[in-house]
Amino acid sequence: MPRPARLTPPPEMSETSLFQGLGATALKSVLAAAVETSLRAGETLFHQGDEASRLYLVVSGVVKLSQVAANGTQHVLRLMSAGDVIGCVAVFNRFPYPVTASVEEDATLISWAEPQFWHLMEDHPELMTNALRTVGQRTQEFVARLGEVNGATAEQKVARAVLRLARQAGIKEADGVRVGMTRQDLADMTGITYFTISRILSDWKRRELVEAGRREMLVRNPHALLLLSDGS
Amino acid sequence: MPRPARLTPPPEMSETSLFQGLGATALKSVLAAAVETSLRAGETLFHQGDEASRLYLVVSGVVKLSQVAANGTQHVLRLMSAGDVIGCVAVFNRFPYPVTASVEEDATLISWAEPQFWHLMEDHPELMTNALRTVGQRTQEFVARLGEVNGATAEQKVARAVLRLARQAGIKEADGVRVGMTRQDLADMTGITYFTISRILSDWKRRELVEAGRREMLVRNPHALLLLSDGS
DNA sequence: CGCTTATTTGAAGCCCCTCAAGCAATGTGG
DNA sequence: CCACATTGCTTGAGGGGCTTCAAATAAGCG
Repeated sequence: MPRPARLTPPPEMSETSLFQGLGATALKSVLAAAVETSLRAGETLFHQGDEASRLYLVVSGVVKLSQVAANGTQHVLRLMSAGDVIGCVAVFNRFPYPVTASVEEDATLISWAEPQFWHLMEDHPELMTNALRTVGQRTQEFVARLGEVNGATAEQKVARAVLRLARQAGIKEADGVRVGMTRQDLADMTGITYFTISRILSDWKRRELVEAGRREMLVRNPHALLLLSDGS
Repeated sequence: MPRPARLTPPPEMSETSLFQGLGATALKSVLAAAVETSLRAGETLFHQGDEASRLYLVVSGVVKLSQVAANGTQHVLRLMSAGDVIGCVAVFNRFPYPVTASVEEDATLISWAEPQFWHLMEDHPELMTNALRTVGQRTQEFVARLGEVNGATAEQKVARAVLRLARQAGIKEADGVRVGMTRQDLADMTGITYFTISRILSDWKRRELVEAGRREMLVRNPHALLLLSDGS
C-alpha cells in the first residue's frame, strides 16, 4: 500500500550512493517526493515487459531480479538490498523493464514516478551525477559477469554464485557465513541443473568447505571457494 | 596523432545520440573541446586495466572491445562504429577500463579528458541526460546477452553472433548480407572453439542458409538464422 | 503417520572440446 | 611461374562435463 515517505530521512539515507553529496535540504525534498511501499516476501514489484514507470530504492529487505529466457527457463540476475536502485536502466530509456522484480524477504522501498525523477535530477545535479555512476557500476558488473560465464566450469560458476549470495544476503556466524537458498535457486542463478549443483555441494561437504542443509548452507571456507571460482 | 577536432561539425554529428537535443552553439563548444585521433587497423586505443582517462566517440571505422578472462581466453564483447561512445562506463566511475579497445578497420575518433567532460556535462545538461541514456542502453544490452548465453546451444550462439555482425558491420548485397570475419573471430565472440564454428557453418552451407568462404561469409537467409537463434 | 517438497545418487547419452591430420587459398622468394 | 611456407579451414576420433531421466532417501508439516 503506497503512502508518502517519511519526511525525516533515516540517517543511513545520506550514505546511500544515490544521495551522495546531496545537501540536507535537497535530500529532504527528494525524499518528500517519494512514495513508500512495503511488500511481503513473494509479492511482485513489477514484471518483465511492464512499462517502466517508476524508479525504486530499496530501504530494507531483499528483492530478486530475474529474467525469463526465450526457452522458458528462469534466470536470477541479482539480489537487491538496502541502498540499491531498481529500474534505473529501463526508466531512463523508457524501455519496458527487462526483468521481473519479486520480493525475497519482506521489503520496504521508496519510489518516484519517471517524469518526477527527471525533474528532481534537473533541480539537483548531484542526483543525476550519482545516477550516472550507479548505472555505470551496474554495467561494469554485467560486463564482468559476461566475461566470467565464458569457459567457466559448473563448479566455478557455483562458487561465484555462492560467494555473491554470501556477500549480498549472508549472515555471519562464528564458524562461517550462513546463506539461505535452495539448490533450485542456485541453479537459476548459474544456469546449471540442480542435479549438478547437488553433486558439487556434496563434494564440497566431503572436502569440508561448506555444510549444506535443506534450504540453507553454511560457508565454512569462503577463501577456498574464491580460489575455486577462478580455477585452482 | 592527436590534433584539435574540426570546429565545423559534420552534419551527422547533430544526429549522434550523445548530442541529441544539443543546440548548434552548444554542440560547437563541445566539439571544440574534443581532440581528434586517427588510427590504423590493428592499433590499440587503450588496454584492459588502463586508467580510464578519456571518453571516445567513434566518427568512422570500427573498434573492437574485447576482454581477457581469468583463464587467458579472449572474448570479443562488441564492435563499435560511427556514433558509438567508448569508455563511458569506466570514465564516469574512475574505474580502470574493463576492456581493451583495438581498431578493426581504420578509424577516426574524437575524445575528451575525463574532468573536461564532466565540466561539459555541467554546462550542457542535455549532454548528461544523453550520457545517462547511453550507459543505460549499454547495460540493457549486456543484461539481454547474459540471459541469452544461458542454456543456449552453440548453434544458437553462433546464429546470434552472425546476425549481430551482419547488423553492425555487414554489407548488403543482391542475394544477402556480406560479413567479413574469420572462424576464430566468431569463436572469440561466442566462447566456442573454431572447430565447432566450422562444423556449424558447414551445416548451414549444406542447408543453403549461408555461403561461407575464407575470412568472410554471405548470409543468404537472415530470417532462418533468427529462427535458429531462439530455438526452432 | 502419511503427504509434500527438497535433496541425493546412479546410469545413459549428448554436446562440445581436444587433439591430430589433412586440405585449400594466399602469399613470397627464387 | 613454380616450389614452398603460411594461414585459414575442414573433418575425424576420442573423451569429459553436464543434462536428462529414473528412483530412492530425507526432512518438514499437517
